[in-house]
Amino acid sequence: MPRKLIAIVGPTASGKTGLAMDISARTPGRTFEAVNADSRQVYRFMDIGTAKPTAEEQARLPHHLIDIADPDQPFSVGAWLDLARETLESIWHRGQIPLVVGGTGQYVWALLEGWRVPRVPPQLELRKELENKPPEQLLADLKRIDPEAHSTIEPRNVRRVIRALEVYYATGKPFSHWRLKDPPLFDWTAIGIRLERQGLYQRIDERVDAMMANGFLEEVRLLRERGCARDLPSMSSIGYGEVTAHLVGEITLEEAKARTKLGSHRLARHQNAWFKSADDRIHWIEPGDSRQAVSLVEEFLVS
RNA sequence: GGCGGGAUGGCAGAGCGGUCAAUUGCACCAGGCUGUAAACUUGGCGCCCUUUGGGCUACGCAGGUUCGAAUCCUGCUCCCGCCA
Repeated sequence: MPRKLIAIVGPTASGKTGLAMDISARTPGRTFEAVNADSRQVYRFMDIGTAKPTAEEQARLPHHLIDIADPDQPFSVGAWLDLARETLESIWHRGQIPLVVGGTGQYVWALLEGWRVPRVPPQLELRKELENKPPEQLLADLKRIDPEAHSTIEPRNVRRVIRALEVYYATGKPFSHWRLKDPPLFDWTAIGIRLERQGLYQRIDERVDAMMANGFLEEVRLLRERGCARDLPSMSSIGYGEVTAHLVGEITLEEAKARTKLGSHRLARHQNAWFKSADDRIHWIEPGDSRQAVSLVEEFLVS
């Protein structure tokens, strides 16, 4: 059996988890395991706000790469890639079919396109030092060291300029050197859920209301009790920052809800951008159209 | 009823005689992205014309002053505070 993988992509609240469940339940003679490709569902204790698959869903369909990091630990594409590749191997080894499910375009494409990522973990000391330098100097340094990266990275995007320098200092090779892809050693197909914008926004809004009604505030309160600071990347996730602002009395609950909805709209548009640029490599289906998805999967598996 | 403050583009909110189609933030639209990615970042955002350019309509309503008004004056409508 060749190594095959099915990716399920789409914006937040489009129903990716539900679709994975349906595919798993309605494709006879095949056994699936899900691999999470969502940059926030990797964190423990962040369940409601990230719309993590429920325990019941996870019992029916095994989900990997969920709850693999603490919210105050650094996490990244590279870490995810390593774990994802490992997990895929073990799934294939068991003779099952992986469903890579998630809305983080960078993760999905890094895997499917085989991005070669520099293994340079964040170096906080160095970053702090560089952040204190004038941006013009950082740009000048980058131009000297790596003219190609200099011309690709937007000058005002200091964060990426610093990362490029960090990678160079750590590896001795320019950042642009890493902009390569190694074709992956597996076959894949991608199924995307597409919704028109108004409908999508409505689903998002309903889901935010449901989260708020189902213990999201308590979830954030507990994270804060665990000592999760507001400026952690995990706590910058949509909803978490807004609810924190409400819990400390900066804004009303209504305001927090409204901002969470708007933030999620923005997220959904941004996610769409990742998948739109690869439009021709994705089989688009309507939300809830599991029949179409199942036949795509069956076709792919026999090909 | 008296006194004061205010009405600006989808919203908030600057501007207070010319350089204002109008700062800025949000929202919205379109992009970038190779170890923070739900991050970070770029452009657009009254209408029309092919333009670094031009035209038109705009700052509650109606008039007025002025070469020229979102900005000054008068009246009207509505809002909001304080005193009755």
